[in-house]
Amino acid sequence: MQVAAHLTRRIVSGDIEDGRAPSELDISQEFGVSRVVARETLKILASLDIVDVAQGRRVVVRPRAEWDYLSPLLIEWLPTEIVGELLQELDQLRVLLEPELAAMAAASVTDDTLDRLRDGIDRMSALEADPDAYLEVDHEFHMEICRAANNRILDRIMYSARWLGTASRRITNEAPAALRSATADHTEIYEALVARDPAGARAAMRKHLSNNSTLLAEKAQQTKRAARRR
Amino acid sequence: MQVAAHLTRRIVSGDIEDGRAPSELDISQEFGVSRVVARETLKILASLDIVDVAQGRRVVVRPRAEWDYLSPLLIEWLPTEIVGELLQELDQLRVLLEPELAAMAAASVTDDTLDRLRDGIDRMSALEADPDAYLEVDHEFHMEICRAANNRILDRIMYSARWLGTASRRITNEAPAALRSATADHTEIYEALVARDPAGARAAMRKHLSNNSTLLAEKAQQTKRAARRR
DNA sequence: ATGGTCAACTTGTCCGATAAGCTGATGATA
DNA sequence: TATCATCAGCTTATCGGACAAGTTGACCAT
Repeated sequence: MQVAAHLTRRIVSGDIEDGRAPSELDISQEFGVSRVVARETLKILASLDIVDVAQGRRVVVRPRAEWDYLSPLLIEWLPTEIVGELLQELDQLRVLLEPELAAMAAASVTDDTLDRLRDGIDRMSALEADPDAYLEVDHEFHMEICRAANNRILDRIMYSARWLGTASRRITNEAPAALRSATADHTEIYEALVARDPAGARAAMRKHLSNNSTLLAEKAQQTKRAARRR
Repeated sequence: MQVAAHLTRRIVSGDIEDGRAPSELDISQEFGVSRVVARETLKILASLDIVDVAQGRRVVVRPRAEWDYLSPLLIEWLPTEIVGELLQELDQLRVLLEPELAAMAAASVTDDTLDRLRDGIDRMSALEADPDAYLEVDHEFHMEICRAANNRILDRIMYSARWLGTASRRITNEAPAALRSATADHTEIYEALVARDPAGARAAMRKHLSNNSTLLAEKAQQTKRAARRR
């Protein structure tokens, strides 16, 4: 894993000229590991669609548009700057998806789900001092709503959203004021779901996500400024 | 890869009781391969979030909601029945995403992109007899539009959409009549883009995708009926 | 100029051995 | 009897050396 992380960072930084990735032997020499470890590293990178490997041929780096950016592993290896960008890009998709999903959920929620959502809101309002734990419950809340779609691909997207969030928040801490407004948003979504009001749920979710988007954009600006100062 | 495919199919079929995946030794004995190959297999499954592996502990199967359903590898290993379901689930998301993306593209397309789209339409109308090649160009067309969003996560989703399509179409062939109507849809989208008309592009894309959705649903019903007869 | 042959490089697989982490059972102590 | 420390056994992590098999490019004969 460590070798894979270093190697990925080297590839991302553009250190390796077009396509030609290091061979098994190169890796084992550069990192001082056996060929077995080098091979397993390449197997990992291959299954994340980062490289292409075939017998006899040299390993080649694959086009980045096809990399598995939703993989927690890859997310962990990417520099924080790119993680921030990915978080914004994911957010762009969530703005398009989640309002509709909330509307769908409003039509089909069970009392069981509503209980869990209520419970989540209670825990969040108690955790406003602890951004780490808050974010965890926050994601649970959104995932609970998305579960209504019964969509495995969406599940996967939301799962990696959590990892993108934690990876990004490892650096820039959340502002506590933002959390309080998020709790208000969540309550509004919850109440629309209780009322089985699709249009209301859609509107509430849209508002919540656009709030979140502006926060992300501000944060990105801050980190960009910080990078410029550096 | 072969071992990983077999092992995944065994896990999917529910052969393995809750969580307890086979160990390296189990795999090497069951498939008649060395422990090295068993290890590399597990490394692959781990990087697709199918299993969890840690030193000393047994390998455990991870919750399916977190599997990397967008990975071409995993898609290839899944039974066709599940691939069909995933294709529908992905389509559900595309219906929500692509109309908005088409609208965004209408506001920002370059003449260069428009040329490529035009070229794609021409090639598609010439390829209506060859569903394989048609599907390829079809995906290129959609990807070209999605590229306007400049969104890596979306790129990844569209990339794996292609693989889901080919994996599904390996079994059930496309109806030629459907292709002709798709070409008409594509032309309509293209013309809205040429006119830089976001609302028109959104509407055209929505129409196209809902056509596609009903086709997919019919196909799923057919395969379900076929399975029942079997 | 063309085409076939072969050597060098690269990935695929195997075996045997050792290190290191975890789990559960076993036995000593209070 | 209850609690806790210890340890054996299982499991994963890594190493080295060896051979098989595919690809590439250079070299040579036609």
